[in-house]
Amino acid sequence: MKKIEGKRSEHYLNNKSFSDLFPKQVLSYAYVCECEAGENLVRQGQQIYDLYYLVEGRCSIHTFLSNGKKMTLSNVNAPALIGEIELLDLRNATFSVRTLEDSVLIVCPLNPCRDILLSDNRFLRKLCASIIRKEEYSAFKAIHSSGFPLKIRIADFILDNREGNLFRMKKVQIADLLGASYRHVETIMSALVNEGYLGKEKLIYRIIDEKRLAELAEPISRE
Amino acid sequence: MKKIEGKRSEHYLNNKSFSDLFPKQVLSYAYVCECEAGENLVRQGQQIYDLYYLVEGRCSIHTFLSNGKKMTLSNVNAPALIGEIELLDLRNATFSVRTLEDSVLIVCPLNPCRDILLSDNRFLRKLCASIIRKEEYSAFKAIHSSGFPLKIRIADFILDNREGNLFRMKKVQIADLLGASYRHVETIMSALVNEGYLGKEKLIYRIIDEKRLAELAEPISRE
DNA sequence: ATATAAATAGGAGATTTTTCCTATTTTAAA
DNA sequence: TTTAAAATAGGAAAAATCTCCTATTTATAT
Repeated sequence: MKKIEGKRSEHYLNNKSFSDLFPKQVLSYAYVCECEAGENLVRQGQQIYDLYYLVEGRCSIHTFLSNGKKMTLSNVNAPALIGEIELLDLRNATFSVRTLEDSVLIVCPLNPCRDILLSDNRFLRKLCASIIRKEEYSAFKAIHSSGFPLKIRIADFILDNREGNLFRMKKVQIADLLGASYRHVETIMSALVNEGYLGKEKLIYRIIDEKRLAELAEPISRE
Repeated sequence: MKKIEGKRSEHYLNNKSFSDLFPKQVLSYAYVCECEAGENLVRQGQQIYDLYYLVEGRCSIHTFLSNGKKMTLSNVNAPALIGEIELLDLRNATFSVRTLEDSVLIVCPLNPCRDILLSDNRFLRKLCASIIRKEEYSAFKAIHSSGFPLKIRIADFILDNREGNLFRMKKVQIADLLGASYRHVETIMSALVNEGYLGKEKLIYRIIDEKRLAELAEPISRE
């Protein structure tokens, strides 16, 4: 995690969605950092000193079970707020957070910022609304997808996480996020290639027949 | 839905968790209603005029898919806030809400109350915190339970929804809430009875061996 | 009390998904 | 470049879960 200064820093601090959400006051305390893929921003159980706003990149939010196994709660894309739980409810980190790609974050030290934010009604309203929207979306997705066979859920997932026509997520990650076994993901991905939905180049998949793939995912994405 | 007046009304308006959360001002506008089981409080898509606070009873929050099928998002127990989404984000109802048991609600007409609530810093903080807690809990439950076999999820579910030592939810409901087929729930419930976890009297189950049932649910219940 | 609908009960077979292996390929590090 | 670790690939069998049926029991409304 490396602090960014100067013009680049200002550029990020002027980020629209950030200044939309946060009151101007915090700008005097906030600064910008960049992280490489794979850095641990927050460790479950440890004390938190900062609130993060992800302006570029992607993070994984996860928790560790008593047996030591990691469970991914979600992958969040920029822009997104990280650490809002601990902002309101002073306590140690509930989840762990790690960057999945090279990312840029705006860091707001809780020490002066917490009081500023918690007494700003406009901020609180927006925060509530954004949390609710997020919750609603994930509840919706969870409800609509639970129960469907993995093939359909993967079709939807690919369309959700594609980069242009490419899909390059590790199958381990997919299995983790969709709560299925690696073996099963493997089977389904092979099937999708065999059946002409996807092409494969080394470890990267290419969406060949987007129309049919969307049809396959239709029961989930509908409405 | 029938308005309650007089002493009974006052008794409910003095409800601790309600007055904890809401500013005193809204008391001049709020009133109390009672509903029978099965009444529809909110219909998906319709405009909302009130914020509800459930002080007694139980409601089901659900949504209807394009094929007309109902999907239950959750069953909420008193005390709980209903309609907070629409409080913050002026729009029509996102979900439908129906009472599952005879219930008592405090009704806050949005018309004067919305402005009062949205400008009350203390209320907003508590609202945020409660929404976050709710979200966190459901995310936690969803993650921790997804992937576990139904037997384990049902064990956890029974312990979560028991009434004393009794468990009297319809299997149709269980199947709906856990996203499983009725047939499968049937099989598992029979197994739980055969294996001595539960006893059965007509349509009501009795928890016989709570200790073993808790052991069965252990992988899900929080660390 | 009687009729009717809702809820329970469970057989049988098909699908989906998991677990356990072992082998190969790719990436990252020394 | 060599080596080790991570990721992919897939066989085989067991377990979990679903769909489709058909009866029976229980609750609800005449």
